[in-house]
Amino acid sequence: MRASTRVQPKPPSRPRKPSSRTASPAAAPARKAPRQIRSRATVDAIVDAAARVLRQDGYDGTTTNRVAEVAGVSVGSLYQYFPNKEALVRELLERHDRAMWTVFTDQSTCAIGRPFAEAVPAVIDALFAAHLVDPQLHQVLHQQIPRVGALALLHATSVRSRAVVEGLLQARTEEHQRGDDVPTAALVVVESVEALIHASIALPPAQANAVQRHASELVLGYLGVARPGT
Amino acid sequence: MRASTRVQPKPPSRPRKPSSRTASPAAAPARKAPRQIRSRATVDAIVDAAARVLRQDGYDGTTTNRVAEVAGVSVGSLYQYFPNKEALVRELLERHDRAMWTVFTDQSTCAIGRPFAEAVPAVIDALFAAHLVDPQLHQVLHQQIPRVGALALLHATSVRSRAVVEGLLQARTEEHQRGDDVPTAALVVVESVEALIHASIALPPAQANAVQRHASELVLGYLGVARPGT
Amino acid sequence: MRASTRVQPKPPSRPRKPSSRTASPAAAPARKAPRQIRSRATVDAIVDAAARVLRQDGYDGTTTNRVAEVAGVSVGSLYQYFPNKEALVRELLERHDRAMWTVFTDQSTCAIGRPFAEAVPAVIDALFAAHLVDPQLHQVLHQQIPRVGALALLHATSVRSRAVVEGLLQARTEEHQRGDDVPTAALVVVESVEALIHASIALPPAQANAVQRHASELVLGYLGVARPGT
Amino acid sequence: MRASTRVQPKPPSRPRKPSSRTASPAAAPARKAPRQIRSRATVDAIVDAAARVLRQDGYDGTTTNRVAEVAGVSVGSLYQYFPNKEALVRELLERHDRAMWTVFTDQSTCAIGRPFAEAVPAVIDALFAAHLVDPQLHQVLHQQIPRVGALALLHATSVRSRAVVEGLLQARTEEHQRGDDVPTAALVVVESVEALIHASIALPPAQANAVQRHASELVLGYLGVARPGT
DNA sequence: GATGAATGAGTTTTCATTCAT
DNA sequence: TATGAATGAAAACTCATTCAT
Repeated sequence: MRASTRVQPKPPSRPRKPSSRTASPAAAPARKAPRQIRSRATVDAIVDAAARVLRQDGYDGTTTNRVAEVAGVSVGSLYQYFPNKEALVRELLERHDRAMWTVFTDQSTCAIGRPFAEAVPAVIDALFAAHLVDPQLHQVLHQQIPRVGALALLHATSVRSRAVVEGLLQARTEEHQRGDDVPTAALVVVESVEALIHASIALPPAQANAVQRHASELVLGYLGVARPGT
Repeated sequence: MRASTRVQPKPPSRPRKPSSRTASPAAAPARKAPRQIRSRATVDAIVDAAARVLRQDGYDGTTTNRVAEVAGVSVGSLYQYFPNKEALVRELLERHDRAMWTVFTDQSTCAIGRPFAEAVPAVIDALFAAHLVDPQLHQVLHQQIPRVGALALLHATSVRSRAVVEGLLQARTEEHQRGDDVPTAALVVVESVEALIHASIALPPAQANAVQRHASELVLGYLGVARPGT
Repeated sequence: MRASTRVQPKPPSRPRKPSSRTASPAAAPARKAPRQIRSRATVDAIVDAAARVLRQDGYDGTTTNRVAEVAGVSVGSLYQYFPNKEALVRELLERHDRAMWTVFTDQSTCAIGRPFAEAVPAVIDALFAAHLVDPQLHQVLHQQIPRVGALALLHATSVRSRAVVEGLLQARTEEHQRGDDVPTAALVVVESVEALIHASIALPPAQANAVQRHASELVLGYLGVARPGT
Repeated sequence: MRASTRVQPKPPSRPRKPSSRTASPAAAPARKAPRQIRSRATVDAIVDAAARVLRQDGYDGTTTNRVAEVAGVSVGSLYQYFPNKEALVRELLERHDRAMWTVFTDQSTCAIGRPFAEAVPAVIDALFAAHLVDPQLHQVLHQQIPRVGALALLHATSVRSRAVVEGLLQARTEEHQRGDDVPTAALVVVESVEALIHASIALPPAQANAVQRHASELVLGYLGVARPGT
């Protein structure tokens, strides 16, 4: 006779404030892919502005309104392309990591075939070089971004460069002395080198260079590889 | 080589109300030196509560009201002893560093007289031990606290342990091979060891132990010291 | 060796925007119970202001900021006592229903013992009277408040008066002719009477009175009860 | 007796941008009378989409952008044909009412010549039938749409069916006992029946049918007409 | 001294509406 | 005419800090 229909619109009907984290902000819908040329430019302007603001004001000083302002667009436009602040930062992070990764692979791949005592420093230098893509931004991204929360970030470059080092060590076990525990060795190498890189960012150029040289020696000594010149 | 960039954002990072009194919150006068017993007890309660809240809820989840509540006092009391949130965190940080320093010196001083190949691992182990004082809190303090803002923190333990290492290396140049650049060597040693410590905090116990052992070997190799058992 | 501690502060660390509905807004913590006299006054001011704004501007026109302004307090104070807008409205609703229920029971209980043909009109009149507590507010509360969402309201008075009617019909089945389906009869009675009440709110007094008289006759006819004067 | 209060809030309830053209959005000129076939098709698509979205997401979940998307057109096109959101909803409302009215008249006109005791139930059943045109949409339209604002809706079917009932009662005063106040009687009849219809929408079919039967008896009893079977 | 109620600027996010293409 | 990118006022809610009691 009558439809037992019940209007049951999605309970909250519309999460006014997705709480910037209502459900799983990480899974927030990628909102919209810019199709026209104009919108692509807008997206770039926004991401660039985000980088600028992040560099200058740090993570806490970065507000979506400020980013939009610096980008020369309205907040509305920002939210047209990024469902929330986190998604914006994630996009920036991904771009940054992509750039770093490009530099790293460009410089390291050619070195892998060379003798171990040369390959290792080459890889380490490549890692140093990758961090020079945008050291200021890198610092903010890696030191200030909430390690907690939905984006307990990917640090793609770290992870992937560890994989590269692990592969290298695994493939040539007879050329070094850490074959008994390669995963730990890779961790030790990458973590210490990264620490030295981050430390050197804040150093005057001269000492930064010294640190970079020492980084190679640190690793070679650890791996039990005779240094080239010795 | 590298940019000597430093993130230097809007000073107080969050001066909601321009604090009619504290122009530079970092230099804010410790509102009051608690002399009476009750005051001292109150201050302790507040700092302890801050530690608890920080550990549990992370930096963002830590509000002055919550800290006061957990401490069992009113916000007003909190502000009686700390001119602002930052000062409270700084106090906590200092206490934490003092505790770590105590552990470190307790364990390392006795080792200094011993042969180099024993002294170095002892110092490193002392550093590891020091980080076990309160790893959870340590992590929050070092990863989540805005490195920017008036308190671009002191990391006293890092700084002082570097001095200790530097002193050690300087005093016994003939027992190792880094005498040509002791300051850099100290930096390299302390930075990489700390990185390994921080990494090991998130590791399962077994691998954490492996990492600790490797840390000593890393450093001994770098310093060109024959390992004890060899 | 090392604590496998992991700083895992509640994922979202702090639902910045409980989304006004993040989890179950209905279950939102009742924030704080006012202890001092001052705060009780504040709460009353807020609820009163909410009633005023609701009456004047309707549900959509009611913003928390406006309510606070009208109450002569800051938004912060409002949120000190009510976790979100919904909770405020719910409180108002409860107060309103309590007031209506008081009027209804005051007027209806004494009538229950009387002969059916008198008791029924008395109950109906009591229902009319209850709606006069604050007709304007009642209208907003019952017509404009989202029937969907966490608060698909309680309409306590409706529900409870239906129970009263059902009890009355059940207790005296031989005095009317709807004993075969008392629940439906109660529903029919209460729903139609309420509809007439709501309609009469918008009517000029004269016709409103006529409607009220007819309401009793409607119900008596339906129940098959001879009217008093006949 | 009762306050002739009427909620009369800030007119357009949400005039985001003071719409440089539409002073009174209610009176906004139907931006364009679609004469061409394509236009008509577009308008239909938009209105149909509005109905779908309204049914699914409720009033709050309905945004003009979403409607356009579902309709497969751009927002721009939507605003080509409707000066604002309200106009769109009004159009939908009118269509819905027209459909209901068609059903109502189809079913009720043939019954008007029959004896009173049959005509009345026929009219009531026609009213029930009319509400089955789109109960979900009907519910949203009548419960969620801001009753305030420029469109404090027309409820055309209600109004017109009251006229029909009033005409019926007026024309055959000697067949019932409410001849002394026909307008009130018509109001009473239509308001209570509509209330029962709305209540029955949310009921399980079995009880909904019971309510429908009782509706006729309620009205017949009120009008003092002997029921057919009696 | 202690208390805790009050403050309000600032943050994220939404969505009706416009207008350049 | 259609498109869809852009706009920006406004809403809900937070939290460091103050100050009357």
